[in-house]
Formats: sequence, C-alpha cells, structure tokens
Amino acid sequence: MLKKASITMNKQEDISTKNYLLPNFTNGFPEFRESINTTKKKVMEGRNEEEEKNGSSVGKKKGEKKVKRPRFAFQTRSQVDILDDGYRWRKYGQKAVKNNKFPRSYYRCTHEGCNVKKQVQRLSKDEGIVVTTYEGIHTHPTEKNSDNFEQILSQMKIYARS
DNA sequence: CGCTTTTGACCCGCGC
DNA sequence: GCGCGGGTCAAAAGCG
Repeated sequence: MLKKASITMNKQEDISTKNYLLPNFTNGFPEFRESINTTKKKVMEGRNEEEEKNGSSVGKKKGEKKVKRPRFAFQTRSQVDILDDGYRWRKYGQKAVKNNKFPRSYYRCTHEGCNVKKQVQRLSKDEGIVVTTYEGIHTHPTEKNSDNFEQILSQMKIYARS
C-alpha cells in the first residue's frame, strides 16, 4: 500500500540510506566486512545451497541440482522497508521471527528464470534499522535507473560473485 | 483484467 | 516421534 509511493515521497530518506551505505562499502566497516566474509565463506563452504525450483508442481523439493546461491545481507537506516533497486519484486510470504516482534517479509524477483530472492526484516530494537538480505544474482538488466542503487547492487554482485 | 499482496496452511530440518 | 522455528505455497482479496 505505502511502498513505492512512500519511497518516492521519502526520497530524502533514500539519500540518507545511500550515504549510509556507500561509505560502508568503500571505507569498510569492520563488522560489516566481517559479516560479508562470513556470509561469503558460508556460501563457499556450500553450507547453504538450494535447489532451483523450476516448472514443477509441489512435492519436489530435495535431491535436485544444487545451485550456489550467494547471500548478502546488509542493514540500512531507513523508515521504509522496501528500497527501490530497480527490480520488480513479488512478495510471497511473511513470517514472524522469534526474537523480533516485527515480521520478516519474503520477496522474489518477478522474472522468468531469475531466482533471486530477498528478505526484509526490521529490528524491533531500532525501528529505523532495516535488514535486507539478497539471495542470488540477477540474470537480467535493470529496468529502471531511477536511483544510484544500481551501483550498490553492482557492489553486492561483486561481493557475491566468488 | 492482470497483476500483487495477503494470509493461513504446509513442509522441512533440527533439537529434545 | 514430536514440537518448534523458519521458509514457501497457493487461494482469495485488493488495487491500479
């Protein structure tokens, strides 16, 4: 309901988020980078690998091909959950987590063959902190170039690459 | 009208 | 084996 409209209206917030994000990437927050390495290491170890579901009905879950699906998590200071990164996301689930009173939302990229998923969670401690976790790499170009968020995505792709 | 969101049910891995 | 926590499905509602 108040998703992209809010983002558009809260453009200022997005700018703040950007300014908050980019220095983390370039200058490097120790915790941040460590988190990235941890995530990447886990992915490299193959701890978490998922099968790509593709054109089959229910019931086929295990024993399929294992696709390395790099995950990347970062947190932003924003009052809006959804950050418009130029891709189109379809929400497919929402679940409440144990330690946080705010639910976690699950999104999936609406593109044929693009199995990128994203989950957004807001911390109950700080309402202004939103944790966004990307999973997978987009295999299609960005539709919009509305924001400089594309650069951030590029950074994320670089980190998630290998 | 075609799409996304909503929301409860289902499923799965894991710990007890 | 059962319950719990977390992730996904799918049917129906909602909205441009």
